[in-house]
Amino acid sequence: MSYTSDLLRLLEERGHLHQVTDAGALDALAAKQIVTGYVGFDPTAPSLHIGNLASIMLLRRLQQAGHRPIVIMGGGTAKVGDPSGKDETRTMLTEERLASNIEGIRGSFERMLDFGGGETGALLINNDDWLSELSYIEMLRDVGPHFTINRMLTFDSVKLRLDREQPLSFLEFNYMIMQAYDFLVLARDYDCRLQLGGSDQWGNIVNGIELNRRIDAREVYGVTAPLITRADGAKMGKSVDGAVWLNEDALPAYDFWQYWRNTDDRDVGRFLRLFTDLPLDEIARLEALEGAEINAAKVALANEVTAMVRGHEAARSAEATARETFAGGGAGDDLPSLAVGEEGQRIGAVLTGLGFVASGGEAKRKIAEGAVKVEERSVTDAGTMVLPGPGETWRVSLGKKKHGLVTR
RNA sequence: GGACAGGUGGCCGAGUGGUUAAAGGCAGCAGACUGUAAAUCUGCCCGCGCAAGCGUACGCUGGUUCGAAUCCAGCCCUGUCCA
Repeated sequence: MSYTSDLLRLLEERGHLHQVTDAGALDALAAKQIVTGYVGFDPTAPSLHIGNLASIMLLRRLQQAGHRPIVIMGGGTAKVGDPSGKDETRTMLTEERLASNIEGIRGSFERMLDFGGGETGALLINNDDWLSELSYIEMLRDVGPHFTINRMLTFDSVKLRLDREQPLSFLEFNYMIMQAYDFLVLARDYDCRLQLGGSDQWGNIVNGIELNRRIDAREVYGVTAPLITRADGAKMGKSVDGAVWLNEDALPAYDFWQYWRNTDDRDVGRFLRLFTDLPLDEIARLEALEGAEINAAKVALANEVTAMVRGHEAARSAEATARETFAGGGAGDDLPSLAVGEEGQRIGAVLTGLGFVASGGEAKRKIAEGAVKVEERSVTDAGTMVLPGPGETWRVSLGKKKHGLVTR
């Protein structure tokens, strides 16, 4: 439990450690030299979401501790599809889609890691570079002997599907082999000695370690992070309209900020340690706050994470908007806005236009429930027209938290 | 290729001819209470329409019927076992 390397100490005290293979040896290695470590991300969407944040933080901590992070874009593995934690087969992604997803995801890493070169400069590599080159027979002969079906069948990712009598295609079954092969290639070509990942990746990581040992007799290591769940049991990253995306075009900074601002009391300290760089004593002070005071800690959390993911300006702006909107009863610049034109629009159309409700029917229901306000006055008639005067900005609210601006 | 089981709303899961936009649960949203927290209680929860109302929907395509998620035929898909 007491490590000598900055790396494991940092990961430990911040709450990033779940399991470590041969912790003693990894600790010794990290204490005496720069270690190259990687995490793989499959580009299945045009943006990462905060469910991926814990993994990105692993790389960030690695770099903070003076080591070299590698981001593996799973351009190749995504073609196969990771069955881990999935109930069902993922839909196949086209090459073009994968390429555009990778472009979308790249920005997040560039903001959170230092790609400035040097010995600890981050690298971003696409495993499609080597996976697509593989010839089937060659691959089977090189790697195949080192995997037994008996063992592959014992992995959780496989068992889950089989137990539930859900399909697991041979394609997906091969995912773990692809990932193990990645580690082999990275160890050979980049002297990468460490793979990090979420706890669901443990099996895949161990496979890679064994493959390295068996083929190249090389010792490499694995670290997994605990699965981050919220105190209310929900998965990290699921929210109002689905995932909490890291990219601005998928989720405005204000909404991103709000997600963190609304963190459960019980999660604040843990999240501050995991997702911010604030000093531990500062975090201890913040999480000790009681009653309404703890809201200060949530603001700090929102500011830090938003700044890290979206930039300082975005964080400052989001906070200012929140302050005006909630404390002042006013309206900040970052609120979603809608221009209704000279004719004005019915309240239902305004609510859908602002993105507060998914359909006109839902808007109508919310009105009936008394949840809708225009300029702080309850709206009870779905036929109400919204038409601010020239130059005026009206504040439209759904519930206590969703506020938007309407102009002519 | 054969036998059997199955494919229902975001998910799980009832429903075997009509009162079924489809029980129940989960997730979600809103109201009350609060601190933009939690817990609790209440309401809502396919789409369009200001509304009366209309349109879609139970794997797909046809059929039977006044009427089908429910019956029939063919097809597609999944699982288990057999070859």
